[in-house]
Amino acid sequence: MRIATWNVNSLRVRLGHVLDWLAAAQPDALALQETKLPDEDFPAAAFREAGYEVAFAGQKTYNGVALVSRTPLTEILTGLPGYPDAQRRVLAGTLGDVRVFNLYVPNGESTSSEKYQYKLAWLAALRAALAEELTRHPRLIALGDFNITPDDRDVHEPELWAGKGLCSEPEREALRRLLALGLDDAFRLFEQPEGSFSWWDYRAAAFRRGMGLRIDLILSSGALSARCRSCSIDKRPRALERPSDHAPVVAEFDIG
DNA sequence: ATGGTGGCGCGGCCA
Repeated sequence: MRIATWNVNSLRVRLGHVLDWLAAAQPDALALQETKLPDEDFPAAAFREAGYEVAFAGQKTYNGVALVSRTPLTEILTGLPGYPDAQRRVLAGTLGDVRVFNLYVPNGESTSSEKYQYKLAWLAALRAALAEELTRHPRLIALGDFNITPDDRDVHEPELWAGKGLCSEPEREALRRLLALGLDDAFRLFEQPEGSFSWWDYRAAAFRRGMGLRIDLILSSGALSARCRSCSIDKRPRALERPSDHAPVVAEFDIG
C-alpha cells in the first residue's frame, strides 16, 4: 500500500496539482489537509473520474480534511471523540485492515498564544483517541500536517527556531507521547538526506533557499512499521507555479 | 528591513 499526505492550502486552487500528482505517483490513498472547502463544494466528481473514492470533512475558508482512496473507506469518523470542535481537522477511516487517521494539527502560532494552548489540549485529546483506536486496530497509520518538528534535524536553522512555535519542547513532548503509544515516524525508519523538509514559507524565497521545516508526518504502528519499505518527501510539486507551501510525503508498506 | 507571501474574500484573519 502506498499512502501519502499533502497539505494543499486550498483544494480549489490546487485541484490541478493534486490530480496531476495522483496520476504520476499512483498512491492507494492520499490524505489532504487545508482543503478550505465546505462539503457541498468538494470536487468529488473530479476524483472519481481519476479512479478515486472520496471522504471529506470541510468548512468554509479554514481547515478541512479529505481522504481519497482507490477503495472506499469504512468506519468513517470525523473529529476527536470527547473533544467537540467546530474546526474540521480529523477524518479517519478503514482501508482493508488498516485504520487511517488524517490529521490537521492546530498551528498554535506562538507559544504565548491562546492557539498554542488549544494545540496542546487538542494533542492530548488526539493521544486518547489513538490509544483507544489502537486497542482495536493494531494496524494504524496517523498522517497529516502535525505542525511539529520532531527534532532539530527537521529544522533548517535550529538556533533561529529554538523554543518557538512548531519547534518548542512541549509540542515535541506531545509528539513523543503519541509515538510512545507504539507509533513510528516512518520517515526516520530510513536513512534520509540532511535538510529534508516538507514545508517552506512562501515569504523570503524560502523554498529556493532550502529554508524549511519537516512538519508533515506519517506515523505507523509497529505492526506496519515492520512492513514499511520507504518513506520520502516529493519536493517537485513545491516548485510548480502557484504551489502549496507544503510538499507531499509518501510511504510504501508491504501489505495486502 | 520586526519585514516578507498567499488564500479567502473584500477587512482582517490565518498560516
